[in-house]
Amino acid sequence: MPIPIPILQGLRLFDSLPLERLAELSQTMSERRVERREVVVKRGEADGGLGFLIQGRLQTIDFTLDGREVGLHFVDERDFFGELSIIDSKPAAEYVIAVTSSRIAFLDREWARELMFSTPKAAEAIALRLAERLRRATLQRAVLALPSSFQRVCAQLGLLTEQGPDGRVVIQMPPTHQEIAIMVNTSRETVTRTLQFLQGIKVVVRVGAQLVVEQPNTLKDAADGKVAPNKS
Amino acid sequence: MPIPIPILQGLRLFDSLPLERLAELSQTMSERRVERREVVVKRGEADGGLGFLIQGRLQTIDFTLDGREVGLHFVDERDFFGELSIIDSKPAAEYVIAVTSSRIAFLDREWARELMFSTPKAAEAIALRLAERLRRATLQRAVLALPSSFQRVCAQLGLLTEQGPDGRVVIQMPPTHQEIAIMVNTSRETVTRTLQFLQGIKVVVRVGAQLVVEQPNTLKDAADGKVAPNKS
DNA sequence: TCGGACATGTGCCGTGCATCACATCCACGC
DNA sequence: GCGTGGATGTGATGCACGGCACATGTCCGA
Repeated sequence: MPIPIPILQGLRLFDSLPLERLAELSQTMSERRVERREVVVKRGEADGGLGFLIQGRLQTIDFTLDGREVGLHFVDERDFFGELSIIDSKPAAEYVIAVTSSRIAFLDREWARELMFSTPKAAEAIALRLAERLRRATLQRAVLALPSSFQRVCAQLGLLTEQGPDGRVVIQMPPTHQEIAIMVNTSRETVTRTLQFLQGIKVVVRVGAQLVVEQPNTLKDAADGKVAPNKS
Repeated sequence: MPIPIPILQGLRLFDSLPLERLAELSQTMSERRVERREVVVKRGEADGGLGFLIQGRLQTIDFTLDGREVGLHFVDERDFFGELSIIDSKPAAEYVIAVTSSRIAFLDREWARELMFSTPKAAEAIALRLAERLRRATLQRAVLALPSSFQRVCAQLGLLTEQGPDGRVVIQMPPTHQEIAIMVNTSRETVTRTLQFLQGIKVVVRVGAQLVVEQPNTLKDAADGKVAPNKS
């Protein structure tokens, strides 16, 4: 069954498309519901088509060479995912799983190609998306290049922060220590100890489900190696 | 002075453009010659425009958070560079320097935007380029996530290999040990020792300026941790 | 041909941190 | 309530590897 046009209009990539195009596309797509933890895209899968998240929340998961998984980033509502395979026709590089039960839709790869490249506006949106991912990847690499585990954890915490509306710097949904450990290539215990230290000097504070960074500058200094735990 | 049209036609991004467009563009560009080691694009520089390498060889250099430099990749003849800033209007993320003295040209950012997005073909080429860079970055991240220095060096060597025409797997212009060390976040000495070990079991062999990988599979195994130096 | 700069090889020492082991602590379902 | 599984905290231990010091090797320009 086709997807209602109003829903399509809400999706980021479609918002400036003429109605008749939308009607056309609408016919080729159908909604799918996935449960929490369900796999949406398998790594290595080809011909997946372009995915759209109508409602819910997804997460992309990557794997290291030796099989441990790394949470990459989230797909937000109304956004799209799976562009890479569409563009270069290679198999998906990562898993996509549902964090909460979600409603998604797929657009056939041929249609998607046309959609992405036939209008300058769409092409630009796609390029922008890729550029952002690339910049983020570069940042992540810079973090991994830091010499000590302690610094890497601090730097990663810096990357995870968001500016709250009230000017506070917070980490909304803190990953588990284990997850942080994998991101920065260290052990879970080291992450625990680092956080312990940071909380000890009140650089970060736990407030319910979120982590508040009280002293962003000190955190930066720690990432630079200017602040380090003293073995006292 | 404008750039001769035949030269423009040789550049990857222009090869399927109608003559009159080329003539137009030709007027807005001019050639610049740079010496070996000269800086072509500074990091943090905005409004750089889109660069084209007419002849020679360039290299992009990135910096870690603590200021050490990492060689990223090379720009080959007739290729373009500096797309990222054009797309997202943010300052350049990396330095570009000349490996050998080279002839380059810049296209104004407004013209470049139009060139990149007005035709589907160009847009696709750009997207493809970004996709490739992204996939490479992901691979690099996977390498950095490996637990032991030894494994990371082996994995990086794997990434650097190319298939020679005669079926041999080689590394054309091997980076210095120091450079490899920075790429995989370890010390120069460890790289030396690892290579020493690999040469000892004839997995890799130095032949003049290039490094031949005699046993690619063993190299993979070493990256996976299945083969490790014995303290004998 | 020589010399200086830079790349490579190798021993040793100290330590950061991975690893193991175990003790909480917390959020669940029932 | 109580049990269970996962996330956290913390000590003890061993070893990989970063860092230093110094010996060679190699390339290039004067």
